[in-house]
Amino acid sequence: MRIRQEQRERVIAALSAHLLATGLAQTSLRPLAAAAGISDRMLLYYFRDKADVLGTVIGRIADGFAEGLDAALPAEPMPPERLLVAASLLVRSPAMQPSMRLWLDIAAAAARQEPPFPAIASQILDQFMAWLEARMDRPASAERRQLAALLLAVIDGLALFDMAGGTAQADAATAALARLRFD
Amino acid sequence: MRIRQEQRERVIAALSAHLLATGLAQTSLRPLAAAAGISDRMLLYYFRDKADVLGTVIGRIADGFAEGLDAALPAEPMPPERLLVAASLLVRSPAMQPSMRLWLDIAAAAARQEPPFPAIASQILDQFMAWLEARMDRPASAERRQLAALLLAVIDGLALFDMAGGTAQADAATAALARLRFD
DNA sequence: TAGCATCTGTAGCAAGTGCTACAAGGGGGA
DNA sequence: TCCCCCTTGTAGCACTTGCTACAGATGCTA
Repeated sequence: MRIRQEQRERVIAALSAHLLATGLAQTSLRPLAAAAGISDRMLLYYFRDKADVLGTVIGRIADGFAEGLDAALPAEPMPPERLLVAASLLVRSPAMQPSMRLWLDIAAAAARQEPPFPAIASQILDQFMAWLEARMDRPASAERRQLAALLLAVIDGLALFDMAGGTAQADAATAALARLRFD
Repeated sequence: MRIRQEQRERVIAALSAHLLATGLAQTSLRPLAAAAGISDRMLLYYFRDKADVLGTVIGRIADGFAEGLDAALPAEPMPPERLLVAASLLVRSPAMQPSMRLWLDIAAAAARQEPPFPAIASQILDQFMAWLEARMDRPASAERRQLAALLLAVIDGLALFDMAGGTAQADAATAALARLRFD
């Protein structure tokens, strides 16, 4: 039983890196197993089925993503205008590209109700919202939640541009952020 | 030669409806052919290959989408704040949900460089940008382009929320739009 | 050392994938 | 009437998909 758990952990780590690098496109069992350095037979020994593999690995990635966000920007309250600029810069940075691309894939999979993605998607949305709210110089309130949601919409829109080949649009939108005010 | 063209048109119409209803998830040839009421053999008689099928059909959908947008909101110049509210309302309306869901799928497919989606995605982005710019009470300029890009980012972010199960976030963000100013 | 549970490789299944070879129907022109 | 070519169905190929049966290896316990 111990070997099994250790191998499982190793596989999760290897597959996290692999999914971040390649996205959710080619996730058949055999390539996944190859990326983890084992046979597909063993992959289904460590995990119940394919959904279990993806759910576990992506859940782990989401946790790491949240930690990465926390570490990247100090949890100091700031006005929403500044927070939006800082978050956009962060999210569009090359280091974050793989995560955001995976997030887009997950959102698309959630949209088509494909288990286990709807649950994962709303978990990620909640984490992101909490991260934004914790950095806004407003008291906890419906108003703050609404502002956080709007900021997140902008951020996700920018990410979508970058992913879908609209780098020019993403740059343009980023430039327009300077003109933005909340009152 | 005439029958072939007529059938091709009929198939395009049928598949447009089918893709809008079901998204890009299950697009193997046999289900597509069944949705069009023909055999997979004939589908590949009317079209060169699978990419040709999807490219043609989605191109047609994109044209219809652009026309739908034009018809839904008169081309009158208005301040960006008002345009954003109007466009969000429009894009989140039930009638537009299938189109926006398909757009998310296309963006995700473009992100993984899967032909023919990158080309289609940037075509749709351009159409959307032009639609926004034409309705903004600013002279054609870099500033107007940047504002349009920002508006589009918000709109796409809202759509992503709705698709990914974040209806609550989408509602919250929509509420926050009232607080938004550009200067 | 024997017995047993845990682990892992080989091989394969049934279903589905994109695509194609082949031949037969059918309608128009000579 | 014959021929030709556009159109269509049948059948199938080679491959990938998720998953499993089976048997053998391995190591821990008694």
